[in-house]
Amino acid sequence: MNIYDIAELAGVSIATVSRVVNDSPRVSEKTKRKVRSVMEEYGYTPNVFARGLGLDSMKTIGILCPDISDAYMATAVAHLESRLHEHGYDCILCCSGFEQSVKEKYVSLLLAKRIDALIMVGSTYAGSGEEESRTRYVREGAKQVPIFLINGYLDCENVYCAYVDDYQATYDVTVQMIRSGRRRILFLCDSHSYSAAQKLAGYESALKSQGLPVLGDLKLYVKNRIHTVRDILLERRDLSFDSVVATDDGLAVGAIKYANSKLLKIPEDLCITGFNNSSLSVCSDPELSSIDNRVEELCNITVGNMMKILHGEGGEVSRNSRIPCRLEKRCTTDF
Amino acid sequence: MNIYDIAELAGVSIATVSRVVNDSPRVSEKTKRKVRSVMEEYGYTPNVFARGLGLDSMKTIGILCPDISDAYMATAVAHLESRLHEHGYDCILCCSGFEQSVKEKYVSLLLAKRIDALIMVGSTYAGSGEEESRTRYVREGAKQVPIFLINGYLDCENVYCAYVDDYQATYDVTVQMIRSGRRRILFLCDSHSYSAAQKLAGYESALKSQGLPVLGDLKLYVKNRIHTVRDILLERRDLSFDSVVATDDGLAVGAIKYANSKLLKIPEDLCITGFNNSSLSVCSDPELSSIDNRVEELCNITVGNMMKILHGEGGEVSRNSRIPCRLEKRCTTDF
DNA sequence: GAGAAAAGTGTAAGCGCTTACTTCGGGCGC
DNA sequence: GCGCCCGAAGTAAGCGCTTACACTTTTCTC
Repeated sequence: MNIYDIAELAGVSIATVSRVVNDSPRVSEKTKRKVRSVMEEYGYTPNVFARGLGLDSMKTIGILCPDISDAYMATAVAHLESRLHEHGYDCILCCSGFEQSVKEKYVSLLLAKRIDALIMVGSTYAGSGEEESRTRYVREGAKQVPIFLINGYLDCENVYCAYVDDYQATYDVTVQMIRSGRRRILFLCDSHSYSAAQKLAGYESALKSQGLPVLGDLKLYVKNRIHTVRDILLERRDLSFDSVVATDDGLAVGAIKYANSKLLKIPEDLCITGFNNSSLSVCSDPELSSIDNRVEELCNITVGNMMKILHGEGGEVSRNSRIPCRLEKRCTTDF
Repeated sequence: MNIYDIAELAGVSIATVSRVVNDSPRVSEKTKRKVRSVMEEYGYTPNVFARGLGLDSMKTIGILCPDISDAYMATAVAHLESRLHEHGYDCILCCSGFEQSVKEKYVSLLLAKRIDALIMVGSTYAGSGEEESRTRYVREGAKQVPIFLINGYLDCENVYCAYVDDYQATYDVTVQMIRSGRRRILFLCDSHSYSAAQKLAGYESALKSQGLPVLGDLKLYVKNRIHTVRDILLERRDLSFDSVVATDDGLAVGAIKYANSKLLKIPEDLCITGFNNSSLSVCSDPELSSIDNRVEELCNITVGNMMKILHGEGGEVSRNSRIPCRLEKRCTTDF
């Protein structure tokens, strides 16, 4: 069933059918009704390939995300998908894992699909020149379609970033911990991403601003698995700390498990904050105070910017949207 | 940059370029090398639309999933995506929510995109005739492309189901609870899906098989939010129970929260099982014993079947794959 | 070394749609 | 009543690719 069949059945030309499909004003209402009823009757849907061939747009957005089973990214994808559908766009999802080469492969694959834009969730890049080669594929891709980073940063033409102010949030939380009397604050982290670096910088500035030393052994990098974190903390008898600033909820829950198994009181003996305010944070016991990462807002900003750009409407679009975020207080903090 | 440009630059015909792109054995290695180097040099990627037009397949699978931010579905989508990519297929993801009409809309949207097959994650249907009208869109869709249900069931030509034996798993767990001395087992559930019905049936059969009465007030349907579950249980003073069989981990964690806030000992005073063995189950305290839903296997079965069908290879494909599953024991059970 | 088979390459006809350009026909002014 | 104009519909030329079929080399075979 193609446009020729419909044209024949409706007694018009294929051009007219095409115009009806695209709701062109150049067709009379009467003809539209006639054609539409035939389309309805025979359940005709235009072939997207043929259409894309002509229009060179498939109203499809590529989403690249390292790990969709991660709660934070899943939430982001869910929001993005829903917003984009509202604007008539579909999503092709690719889960790349964290490996550079795989990401590169997927990006070129998505570009080959003639996507209208690309969103990269949680792909974090350092802004510095050292990362030049690792970000080349993004810069290259941006020559073909606009690229949007969610919680990532890259200074490049046609790359638009929306991210949360990790630095400030971590700074604030650390300062509050110090003011409430903590002196040995463990920085618990699982990666060396740009975002992680920002959090570390916030942590260190806070220590300095309050006249506390920055100690190397209070920065701990571990794999983000609850039991792994717990076990490592239990093993590291040498480590002494009265509070934990974690860069992710999973890490923080690991710290809670550690405290629970050592029968430490939370927050009295150990004060803990997480990051992302994910479902884990209400699941643990005690419930975790966690910095909210405002995924929904980031997604809204991203889709808003994207629509402006794709449809050429509206004025300036900022390449760089940083939004503040702060601690959602629950039971693992006393400030 | 299209196939004509490449043909010209390589000094061959477009047919040859096309054959090189498709790695046809009918082109000599020498020519292939030549053409490939040109393609490489100019960064040529074939236009998928044009390709799809000719082949009538875009090597794309539609995935319909009610809620990607649900841990179980996210894991499923992650697996599916990775398996399908291995076979050279991409995924278009649609998050439909749980509403019938939205699902229907998305299915026709996906079909219009000329997907090669459709996977519906966690779309659960009763097999009985009463559901006739609610499943019509699936039956209709199946006339166009094969449809695969993951943890769903529908007896229909061209619809392939892979699901876990909810009935048996719930039966087994309930029997074990009874054998370990529990008498008042609360069935905690959040929906009336097919899967939920199976779990209920397992629970009831187990009670009967052990000579226990099936009591209406021990079946509780609540919204799947941890705090909501906790609060409802706290309010229902009239309810007396010594154990909980929950149809989802979130519900079970709610029950744990309830027990903790009433200072009940787990599992001595209250024995609890969850379903899905999600990340929540290792996060709670005590950690939750949960029935593993074997997402990964279900995804493998589904993709395996799909490839057989799409490529017409291999013999019979069962329309109905039910796999057993069982309790992953942690700290909320004593058997 | 001629003839046939095999291998490599080219030609051209679609695939289903969009759209610039063309045609048609009826209403209007004079 | 004639010519003009304008809205409505049609014609046909792509869009970039695949592939059946045709054609030209090469490689055997005897």
